Amino acid sequence: MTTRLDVPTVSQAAYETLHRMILSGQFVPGQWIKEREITEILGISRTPVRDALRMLERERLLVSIPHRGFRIPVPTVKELHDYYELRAELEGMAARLASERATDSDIQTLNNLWESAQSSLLAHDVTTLAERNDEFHRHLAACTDNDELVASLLRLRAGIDLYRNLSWAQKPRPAHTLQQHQHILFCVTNRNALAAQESARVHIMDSLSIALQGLATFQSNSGAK
Amino acid sequence: MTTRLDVPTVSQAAYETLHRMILSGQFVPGQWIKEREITEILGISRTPVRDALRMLERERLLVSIPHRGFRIPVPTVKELHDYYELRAELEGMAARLASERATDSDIQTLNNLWESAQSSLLAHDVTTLAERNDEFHRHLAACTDNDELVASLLRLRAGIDLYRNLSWAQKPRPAHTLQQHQHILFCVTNRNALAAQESARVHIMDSLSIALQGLATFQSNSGAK
DNA sequence: CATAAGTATTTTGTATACAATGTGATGGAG
DNA sequence: CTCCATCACATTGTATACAAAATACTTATG
Repeated sequence: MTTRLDVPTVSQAAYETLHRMILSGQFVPGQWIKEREITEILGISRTPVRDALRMLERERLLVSIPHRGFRIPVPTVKELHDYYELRAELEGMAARLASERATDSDIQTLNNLWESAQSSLLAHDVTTLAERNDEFHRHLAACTDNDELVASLLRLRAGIDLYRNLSWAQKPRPAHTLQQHQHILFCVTNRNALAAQESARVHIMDSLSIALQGLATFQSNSGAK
Repeated sequence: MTTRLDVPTVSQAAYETLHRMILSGQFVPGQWIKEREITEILGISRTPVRDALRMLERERLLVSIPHRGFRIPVPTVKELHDYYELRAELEGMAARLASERATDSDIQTLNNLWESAQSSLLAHDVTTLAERNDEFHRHLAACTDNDELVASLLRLRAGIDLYRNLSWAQKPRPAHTLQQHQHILFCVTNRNALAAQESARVHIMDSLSIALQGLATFQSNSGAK
């Protein structure tokens, strides 16, 4: 299952490796990503590394500053707020459209994902739990059949995952999350589009407060430097 | 007023030049952008050109295919539909939040922009008219004070402008556009958030039909090849 | 004449060398 | 001791050369 998928170019491979490294929290917010270091780690030259970094910049996993290079972004409180406010709107849109467009099979899949998450919670398997919850959101978006929306949400979620796995991140309350997912699913099943939209919005805004707490902790910690 | 602003790097300059060239319709949808050509046009080497192309890919003004290069995207009907559906949601969000957050000064600015657009229409100055209408949308988004939303809308609008100036694009009905802008502004002024959201949504969805007509014309024209 | 294989050419991908810029240390003046 | 100028070093920016892949063309073959 750990099959290494062959990618057509070195740049692409570097992109995927760095993508995993960033999202798994291997770097600290604010850290400068030096091209030389990456070339040594991956054993390739600077050209494909720069290519990969620009691709990562595209997803906001890095920010570039001319003549300074690339770094892991450090969100301000306002940026985090804006980020979540937008994501709340889009997840709400997804829930609304899913209520109108999801097939019975889609709803069955969402049910299965929710129950699998529930089992993982009871088994204290937080890794699988998080994975199932992510899948739940992804599949809800997929039900809308709007690829632009799916892509936008993927990007926003990646930007948030960036920080979720980091040292300062507060862990979400899993039972609370599951309960909210259940409520969204309930609305979608009953084709209650507006209620689904509102549930999804509330759900995201709840996680904002958790993120803000975590950021405050991080800032007071690193401010000690 | 045509002052050339100095940019810190050649890549950045190339990016801005190409950005203008693409948005002003200098390339045909589906056209391959060859690195060599760009180096000769701009008198620079391939490295900063590749850099600039990747930056443009970030805004979906280009798409890259490994070992083939970059090309101007050709939208399908479904892609165009998804694009506009998402933009309608975000412009609606912007109008809603603007109703709640716009200052009196903001509303005054929107009024001025609308009246300037109106004058341009009467003077048959379509260039200024389009510019003012764009500014109207930009400033409406700015009123929300959500930078993520502003950036997302900028990106979506650029993707649409890409096609608007092209040969196949139908011209919008200016009087109709102005009337809809006036209605949005009316709702914002009265702090009627939900009505503003709905007006903005309808406004965008109206322009979808125009775009679809244009795309159909383009496809039947180029299909003759 | 159509088709397919093989070769030539074009184009992108990668590596490396050099230039330009930014950072940090060093040392002197106030 | 603090501040500022200067210089050395580190890092990114750019150009160019070569490698690999894709395309176009030619030619042989049915």
